[in-house]
Amino acid sequence: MTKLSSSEIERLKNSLKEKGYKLTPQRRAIVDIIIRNEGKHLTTEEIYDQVRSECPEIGLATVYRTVQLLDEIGVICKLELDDGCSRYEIIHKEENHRHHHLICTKCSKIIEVTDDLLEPLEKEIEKKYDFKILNHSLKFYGICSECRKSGKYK
Amino acid sequence: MTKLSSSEIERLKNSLKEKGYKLTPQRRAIVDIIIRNEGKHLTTEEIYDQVRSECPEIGLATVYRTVQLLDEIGVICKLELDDGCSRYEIIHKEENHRHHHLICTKCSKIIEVTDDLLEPLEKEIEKKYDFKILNHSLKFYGICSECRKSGKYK
DNA sequence: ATGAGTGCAAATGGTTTGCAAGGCC
DNA sequence: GGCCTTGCAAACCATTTGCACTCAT
Repeated sequence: MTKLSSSEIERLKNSLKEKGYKLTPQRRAIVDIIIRNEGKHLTTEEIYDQVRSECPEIGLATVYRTVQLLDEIGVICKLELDDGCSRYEIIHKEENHRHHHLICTKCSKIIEVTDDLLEPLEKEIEKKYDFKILNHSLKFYGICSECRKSGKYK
Repeated sequence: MTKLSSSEIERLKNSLKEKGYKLTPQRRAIVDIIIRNEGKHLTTEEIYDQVRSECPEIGLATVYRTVQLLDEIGVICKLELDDGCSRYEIIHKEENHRHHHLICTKCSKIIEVTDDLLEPLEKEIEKKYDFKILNHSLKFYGICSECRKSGKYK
């Protein structure tokens, strides 16, 4: 089980301190779990379940509050799949744009698209609509290769 | 107050009948309200409020059920702004792709982007990730021209 | 000792569901 | 008669909030 490296902890502590927040054991454990489950896009409830193994007294409300806070300060970001609950993923410091997601409507697998590809489109829209774009959310719904191979779907 | 034209009613009736559903007065009134409020992106609750003026006995549950049904058969489509409730807009029969939305984070205005612009990107992703894209959702968050002109935001 | 952070339980609010009654083929 | 549809009220469930308590600085 990989834990937070000391450089990661430093970075986290600084991000929090910048806005006047503290790095509590609970907050640390939550970030730890999110990092350890990178790519899994955990829901708040799932984070709660996992965090309890190393922080048994933690309350669900704390997880909700923390996850909101971490989103605010830009350590993690919310991913809405519109299935009734919010999911979260870490933001890597090298990332300067939100990546996109391919969502398989058959098996619910989520594939990340790291290529940006949206830059020229954004420029065009900013000009045409006189709108300053600060962020974006791009999701593609469809059928992944495994589900297509399985033969049931084309 | 524009009402549904007879050709629109025919199209709607057929879409419903195809799947074995009936065109009830409630369903008709709901579609009517959605069309009359095109561009407003009404929430279910807002649709309910408006529909009651011409259908006072209608229940909120009926609106929820209808809106779900109309989404299923492709007459309207859901727009999630992740603000805790679902909004709906009609799909025009000429549209073969979902259009995009610019969302002003200051005044919550929603601007529609009819240009597709995503076609080449989809082709590229389909090939690279071996993923059959069926639909997409693209939202840009930022600040609209009026809010920028007002001087408060840059 | 002051204010931030927490755990718990209760409240909130959008959406869904169970059910009895109504309406149409 | 059977089935779809509806209205109502209750249930659901993710998230938020109030509050008393704890804990660092």
